[in-house]
Amino acid sequence: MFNKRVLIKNLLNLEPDNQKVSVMGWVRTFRNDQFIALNDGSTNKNLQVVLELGKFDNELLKRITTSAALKVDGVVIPSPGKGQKLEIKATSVEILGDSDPEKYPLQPKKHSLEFLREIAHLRFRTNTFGSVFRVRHALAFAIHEFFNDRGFLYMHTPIISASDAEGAGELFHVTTLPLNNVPKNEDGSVNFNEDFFQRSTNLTVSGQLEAELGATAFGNVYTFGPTFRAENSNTARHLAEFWMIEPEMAFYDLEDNMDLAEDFIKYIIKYAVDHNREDLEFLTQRLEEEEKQLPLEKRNEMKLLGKLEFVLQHQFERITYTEAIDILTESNYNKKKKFQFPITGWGMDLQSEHERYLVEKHFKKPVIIRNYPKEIKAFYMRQNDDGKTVAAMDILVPGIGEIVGGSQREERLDKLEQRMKEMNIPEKDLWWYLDIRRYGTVPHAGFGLGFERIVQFVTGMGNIRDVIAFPRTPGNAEF
RNA sequence: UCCUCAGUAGCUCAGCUGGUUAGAGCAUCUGACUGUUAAUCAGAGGGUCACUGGUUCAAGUCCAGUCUGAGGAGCCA
Repeated sequence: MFNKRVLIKNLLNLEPDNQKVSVMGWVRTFRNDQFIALNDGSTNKNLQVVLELGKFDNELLKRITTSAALKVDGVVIPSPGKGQKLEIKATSVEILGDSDPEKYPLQPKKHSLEFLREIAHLRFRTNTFGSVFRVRHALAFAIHEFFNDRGFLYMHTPIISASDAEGAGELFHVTTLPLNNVPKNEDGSVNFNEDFFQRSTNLTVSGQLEAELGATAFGNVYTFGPTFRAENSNTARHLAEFWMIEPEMAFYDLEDNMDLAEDFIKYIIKYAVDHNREDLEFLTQRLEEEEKQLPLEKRNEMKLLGKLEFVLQHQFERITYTEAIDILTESNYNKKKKFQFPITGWGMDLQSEHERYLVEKHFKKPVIIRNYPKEIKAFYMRQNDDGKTVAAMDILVPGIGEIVGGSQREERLDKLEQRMKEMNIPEKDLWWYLDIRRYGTVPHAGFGLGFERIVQFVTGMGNIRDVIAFPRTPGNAEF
């Protein structure tokens, strides 16, 4: 077998005892024609491979360049040097793939994240992105583990959808119609009868409505898949293609929903803290270095790992929308007119500066806001008895803002139909959604969590484009 | 989409009120050294100053437009 290699992560934990091993990886640095720092992506730590002087010919040594791929056979011995417990004394070195040093763009030094974004195909080979993507993987794994342990069914909702029922944003159209000669109806509109699906279709903006269908048969389901929004958003928190987790639970009210969401967030953070300590320590240090460039008042009071531990140890603050408005109205910030958008009172939508104030200045921890005015929320959210609010909840976290949006869903057919009429949502497109309310309707609830945002929160990366492998943003679909 | 700032070597940046041949560190190459840890030391090569147009005797520097990126805002997850 070709691949009998030992992972460097595992190898570094061995007690050195002249074990014969075979390792493969990419060269990070090569010093003094003797010392190769070899990395295989299993950890940020490099394996030191030592080549005895004079034992390897010059032509080979010249090909050991940064990022060349190597197969090394050797024995594990204690390292006489200071930086590491053990090293490999090489008996043979095989170049699997050369790397032209004149052209290879990465150096053993700090690169800007903007530059690395332009070479996203190579940035995994840096410590920062190595850590980020190992943490991303751990979080994804923990998500499935959390739901599986609780008896949730992983449901695959369609990527191509005919409904924009949620009105969650601008759509990417899916069509096979010839773009240079689109068939038209007599009134000038596009004739979708000639299109592949014989109707207008788009990439999904959410799997929620379909997940609700699953929940009313399986009880508890969740989705975890890609989602698409064609909004022209140019921010550090938005992507045109992102991954979303959407659990949907039958026999759940808003309270149950909030409990689950809080447990869920804590579970996956704890998983990463327990399983990716080394990566998180590296990212904590990285963030600290980066923040040294900032003025004092802009730095985070807590270091990354400290912040994660803090979130695990404390209950999320739970307040109603009405209480949030009161707190904002009474705040010194408001009295000194420091908000760019003034607090105009009950019924207003919260701006991100208001959410930040609540989370970062007032409570200084994650906050769940519930019972929003129905006018500023989606049609499917359950109307409360006061006639003014709906059973919605948003979870806000420091530094990111909204990370979860959820609600108890309206299970009463008459109330749902009435709300759809008020908001001009055509019933004929959603007959299947309404059917669920006709045949054994039950109280149910769910939420959506933007995966990249939780990865940002856990890794401390400031820009969402640095926590997804190949970001899709307006004007950018490279790779 | 709006506001603000930026774009100079492969990377990170300096370049003053416009003025001779545009600089540094790192990277790369050559040599020395050989238990190094982003090794060290010596030397060398490397530039359409984002692009287009304008002002001027003279533009990296000033003006206009375009493109790209960043920060903030809106929309949201």
